[in-house]
Amino acid sequence: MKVTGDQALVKKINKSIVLHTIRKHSPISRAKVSEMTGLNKATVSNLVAELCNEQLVTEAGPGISSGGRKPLILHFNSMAGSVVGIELGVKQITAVLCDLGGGILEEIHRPLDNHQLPHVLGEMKGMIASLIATAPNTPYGIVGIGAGVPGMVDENGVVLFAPNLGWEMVELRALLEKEFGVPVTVDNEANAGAQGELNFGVARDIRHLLYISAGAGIGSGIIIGGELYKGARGYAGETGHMSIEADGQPCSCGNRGCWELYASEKTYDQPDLHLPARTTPELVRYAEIGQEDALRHFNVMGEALGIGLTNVINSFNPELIVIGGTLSVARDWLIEPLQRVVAERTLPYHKQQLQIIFSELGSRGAMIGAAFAAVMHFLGDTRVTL
Amino acid sequence: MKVTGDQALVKKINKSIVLHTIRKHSPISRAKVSEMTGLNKATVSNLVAELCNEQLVTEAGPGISSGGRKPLILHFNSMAGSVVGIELGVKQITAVLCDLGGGILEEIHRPLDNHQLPHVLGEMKGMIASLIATAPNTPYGIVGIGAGVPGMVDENGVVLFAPNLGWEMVELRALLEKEFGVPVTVDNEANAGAQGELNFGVARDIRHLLYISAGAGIGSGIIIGGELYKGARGYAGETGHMSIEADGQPCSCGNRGCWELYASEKTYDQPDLHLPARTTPELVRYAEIGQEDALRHFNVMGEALGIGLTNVINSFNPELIVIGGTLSVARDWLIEPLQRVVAERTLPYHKQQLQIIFSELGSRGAMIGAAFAAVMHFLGDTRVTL
DNA sequence: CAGACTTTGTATATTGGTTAAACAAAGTTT
DNA sequence: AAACTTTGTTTAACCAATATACAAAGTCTG
Repeated sequence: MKVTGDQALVKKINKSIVLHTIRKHSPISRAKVSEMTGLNKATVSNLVAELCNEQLVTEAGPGISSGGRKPLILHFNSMAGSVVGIELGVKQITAVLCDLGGGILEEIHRPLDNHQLPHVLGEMKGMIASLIATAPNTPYGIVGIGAGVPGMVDENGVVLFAPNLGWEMVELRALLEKEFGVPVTVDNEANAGAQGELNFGVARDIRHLLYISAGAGIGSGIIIGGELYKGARGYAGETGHMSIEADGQPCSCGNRGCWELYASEKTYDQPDLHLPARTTPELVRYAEIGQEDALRHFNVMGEALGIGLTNVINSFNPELIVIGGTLSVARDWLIEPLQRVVAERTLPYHKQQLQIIFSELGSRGAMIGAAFAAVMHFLGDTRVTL
Repeated sequence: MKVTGDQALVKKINKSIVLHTIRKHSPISRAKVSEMTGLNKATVSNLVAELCNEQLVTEAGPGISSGGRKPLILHFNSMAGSVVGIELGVKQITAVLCDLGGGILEEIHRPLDNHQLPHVLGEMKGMIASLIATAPNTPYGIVGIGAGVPGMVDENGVVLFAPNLGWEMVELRALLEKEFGVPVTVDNEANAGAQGELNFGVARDIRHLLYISAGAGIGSGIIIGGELYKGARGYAGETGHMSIEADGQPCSCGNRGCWELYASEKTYDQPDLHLPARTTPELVRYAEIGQEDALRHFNVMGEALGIGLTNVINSFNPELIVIGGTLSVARDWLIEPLQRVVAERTLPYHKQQLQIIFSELGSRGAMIGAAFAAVMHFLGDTRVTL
């Protein structure tokens, strides 16, 4: 949105800068904040006073002197409120209660076998309610709910299309906001995962990140300039339906030879394929004991992942690629063929700085990212571009 | 860059808003600017006075009353200075002298057959110098030079890699700035084309645009949120080297089955292919008289373009795709197979709003976009995001 | 056609946030 | 013990936007 400048805006910008500086670097002194941001000491003092009043920042006594007066240590008050993050998967729902710093207070799982909207919604509401019930007593209470879903989501939190759930046009945000009366953010599961990795995972402070969520399908979350990119109608990143074989197998999406037919858990569905099991965790166990079919299949999938990744690298040119999702537990068997194919196929200049790593948050990244989106919505963020 | 807020920033923001509002909507009155921007009338008056002093805005007498005092009409002063835009192609160099409004004052072409750096640089310098010599007498004179090149460019204006020219690590910006003593912006030709279409072509005011430059290869310029997106090191958009055939022909880039092997002028190089000619303009002439080999080949290329486009649509989800470059003159024979394939293959939700059109600026888009980049560099742009 | 109303643009006093500079507080170094 | 450092606050000044009043120049209406 285009905004004009006035003093209120200036204050908003600076307050946002101070708050997020403290959030990212606490414990920190006012002097240090002033130095880092370039803001005058007096300005920082005033804004910190307001933030303390609002209980978003707390003062925690004197720190260690570095040759002069002792600094007064400031902390971001993670306990000013809490949020719920919930990830709707195809086979399960997972949810967390987080503080404002992304710290997990409570985590619950529930298997899911029925994808009917009323049932799923009932489960979600039940889980959220039980997490809210366990929430600690905080100044702001529950300040928001963030959800990650395996499908396309528009800017109003409507799930446009979730093929793996059989959903279309589900107004998830409205439904949850009505139920709980707090702001709800709904996002694609891969987008949420990207946010999770960016803020709490292996991708901290990366400017251009590509997060690949490989599981029942393949989705991707795109971070550009430190911010989540969503396409024209809010659902970019359906890279799983990028064709890597122009005349390949037909896909349910209408295209042919889609990446996720070769590099996701959908490969397990091929009936003529020799496999000792049809789920990733089981196949991992077989691979661990050296079962040949499992090893061979992971090798094939790793190569297929690499082929699709190359395409994304050549058009997106990210600094870092993080691979998450349920398939990421097979890291040890996928990474070698994957990196080999990428190294063979990418443009020489891309190889120099690109890193490909697997997620540490695993499948929890999306849930944490969803929670974080809710936190950021609460805290706000105002910035200037030149 | 992260910037703190103070009154100077406020003024900069508002002045930028006023200037660009006048630039885009002139002729316009102060009152109208105030209404459009939300800025106070007095604020607008003050800032306009400064812009008039700086000769960036001119007052052009009274306009037509709408029931009260006549407005004083303001114009953006396109003639406050001029810029040179130059596009380095594989077979030719084209350059323009533009005013600050993107109006073409002078345009020159020169064929190119020798890609040796000293020769190319000499040609470019000669063309720029001759355009500068014809520049009208303006308050600011030549305020910048913008160049579009067929290769990867980093943020310092270094041409990292231009396979079709055989260039590597050419410090084009530094070389030109040293010669002419004005700011130089260097950009990938597809990025420049995207800027051209966004500001002066068929894509005005589109937020998420994908510009495909199809010619000797395929490049793409990506506009996200109204701004040019460049990857981690400034050279995203090499979509031509996206594989659409995992085990296809090997490409000079190291990958296999690259899109541009099937959908660019590179297809003409296949020796076993029956074609009446090996350049796009000639083939177009054959197609016009119904020559079958030409028609068939354009059909095949159109389909191949559609296959690659589908991939980009599924991962980028743009609002609009503009196809430019030298291949765009074959529009009439490419568009049907292209749109057919895209319609067959894209996800249902993508079809709803996506438009695919061919450029009107044709191959001049890149040159105009390069000139525009130089203009924007001169005028500056400060904005706030919430 | 005269008075009322509209629209455009400017002048004036007020507001409010940042800032530099002085200052106070609390430490370390020599 | 005196000098220096570092941290944080107080004070006065500054300056851009703003609301308000006002001036200028038109149209509309009975």
